[in-house]
Amino acid sequence: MSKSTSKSITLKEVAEAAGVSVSTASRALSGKAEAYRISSATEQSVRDAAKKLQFSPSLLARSLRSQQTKLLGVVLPNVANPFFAAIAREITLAAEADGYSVLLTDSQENSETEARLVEQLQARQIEGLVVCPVGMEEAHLCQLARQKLPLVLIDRGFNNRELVTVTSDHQSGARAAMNELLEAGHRTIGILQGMPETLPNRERLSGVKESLESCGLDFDSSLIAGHHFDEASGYQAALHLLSTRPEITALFAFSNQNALGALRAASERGRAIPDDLSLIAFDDFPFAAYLAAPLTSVSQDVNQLGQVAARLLLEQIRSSVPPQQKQYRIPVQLIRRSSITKIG
Amino acid sequence: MSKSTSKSITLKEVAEAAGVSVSTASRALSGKAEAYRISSATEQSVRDAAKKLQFSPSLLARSLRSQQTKLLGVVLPNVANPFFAAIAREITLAAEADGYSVLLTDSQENSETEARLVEQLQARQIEGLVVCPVGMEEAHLCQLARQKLPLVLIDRGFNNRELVTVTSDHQSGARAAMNELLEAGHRTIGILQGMPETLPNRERLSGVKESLESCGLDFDSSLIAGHHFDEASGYQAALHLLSTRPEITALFAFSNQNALGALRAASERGRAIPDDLSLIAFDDFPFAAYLAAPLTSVSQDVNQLGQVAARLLLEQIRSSVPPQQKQYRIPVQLIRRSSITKIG
DNA sequence: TTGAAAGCGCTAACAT
DNA sequence: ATGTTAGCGCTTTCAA
Repeated sequence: MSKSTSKSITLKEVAEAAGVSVSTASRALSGKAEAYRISSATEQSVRDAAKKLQFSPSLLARSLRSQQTKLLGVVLPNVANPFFAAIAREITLAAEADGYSVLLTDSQENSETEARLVEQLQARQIEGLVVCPVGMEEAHLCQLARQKLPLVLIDRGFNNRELVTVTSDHQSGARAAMNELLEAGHRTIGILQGMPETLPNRERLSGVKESLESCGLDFDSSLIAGHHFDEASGYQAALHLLSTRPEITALFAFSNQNALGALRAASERGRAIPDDLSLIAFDDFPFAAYLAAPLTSVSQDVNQLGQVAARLLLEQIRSSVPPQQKQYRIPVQLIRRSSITKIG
Repeated sequence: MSKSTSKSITLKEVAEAAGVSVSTASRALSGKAEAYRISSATEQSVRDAAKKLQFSPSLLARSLRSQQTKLLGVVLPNVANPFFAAIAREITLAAEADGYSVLLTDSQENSETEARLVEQLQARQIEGLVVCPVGMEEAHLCQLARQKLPLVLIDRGFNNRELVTVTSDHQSGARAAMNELLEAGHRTIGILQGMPETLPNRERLSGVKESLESCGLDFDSSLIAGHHFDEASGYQAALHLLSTRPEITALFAFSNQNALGALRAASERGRAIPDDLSLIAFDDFPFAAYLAAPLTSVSQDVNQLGQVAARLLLEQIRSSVPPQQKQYRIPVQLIRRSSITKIG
């Protein structure tokens, strides 16, 4: 009944077992035998000892000594959201392939939490950070960049063109969506927006405006409702719009969760989609084609988003210089299904 | 144009600024002033210096010294899968609330990758680990547990009753699903299974068998197809079943992705759901109610799954002793919608 | 009430 | 070709 609290093996023990000094052991194991002209006999005996003892070097100690943690930080507003989950995965995979590990955190869509998490990640000496910022406050992030911490903003961002940002082409996406509605004859279109202060939301709104203007229509702000990208906001906004402006013939939801809320509201109001109400949404999702009204949507290439962010971060770390180009726009794609009816 | 490579402030610098020794500084800042009877004047001057210099202690150094990393490891088969993403989130949130950070990794549904990731996490001296194991090989995980590393298995697991495992009550869930179909008069039911060797799959199969037997029906293995929990497997399995056993009147998909595949297959084969084919699935999802055939499903409480796992892990770390109870079953819930037709 | 010093496990400059 | 030593930044024993 030995309660072996198996402390882990240290380099020193390996060195002793092999009858050499720790430095020799270190060199033999980190592939520097060649460079230090260590005899292959010695090298082998160190390797054997290490294997026999199941030695696994303490990355903690190594990091402290080398000041390289091989750690990346990721701060996302909601890890459970499939959109962000996909981003987390791409970053994780790319990191792993490069010998990095990722500390994943969830800011819960809250600025103070985000700030605290970033500090904590810094205290762990991460070598790079990707964040999808919650608020409109960019100061703390700019400071990170000025401290030479490789930083990449994803999805959301700021007008500050100095921070490396990768996000979708929201404006053309929104334009395409509106054009689709306009071409089908819709003239009173309700907008279910997400968080108003975020870059994606602002740019989608610009796209909406552009599209309207190119049709000679004007932008009626009483046709916009919503405050968040979640289901509840979509539901409330749709309910509000449908009762204040019953003449609405189509809804443009700024996220698939907003669309989900719209579906609930429409069903409660007895407005069948697409017959009594057309719907289009930003963000495609797996079941979109199998809905009662197969949903026409603007699909973001979320994998691409994550991959590009990861690549930019890793390159920045490797070269210790921020990329020339700061703004990266990932194209979106309009997926036509049948949630839009022709009218007029 | 000063290119300040702002090295971060160390405790030593704070001590110097405050005119005290590092030990005093350390004590003052880690709330041990009281215990060490440090004068409040000294304490304050240390705090002031720390604040002025924006001191942030190196968690790396602290961890090395104290042998406590405040790091948790999480290994999931696919972080982008909403089911696992939700788990990741719950663990992250609970960890954060307890001062822990989480290293998130993705095994890509591959055993060797999983093993490598676990080793790497160990090298980083994580204090606890939650893994959703890929294969049927439990040896390496048992060893971790024997090395006294707090470990919690989530979703999947083994028959080994010694490893702390939290998973859904797959068997009753599957029984409920089958009963629903049987009560509606279905007698030839195709099973779209997931990865055959996983615990959830095996237990769901048991539930299916039980339900069949209690009806006096026997379990026909030619009515089972599929090899993975993803869309492709569901699609192929459904296609296969629908052509080899065209008399099938209902399909039970073992995951919502499998159900998605079934939807595609059914649509290609011209079998309308629910009129020409009934469908039920394990795992609910947000849009299930708005499908062309609102999907009846067995809903897993994934948040609960994650929360329980996190709690068990954290408690294990705190008390340095594994919980009495090893097996945790989270209840599932049958959600009736209208993808099942009465027949016969 | 405070300081000096050891040491966590590793790497690398400086000896031989 | 290998060993000695210093030190990464912190906590904590031991001394005063």
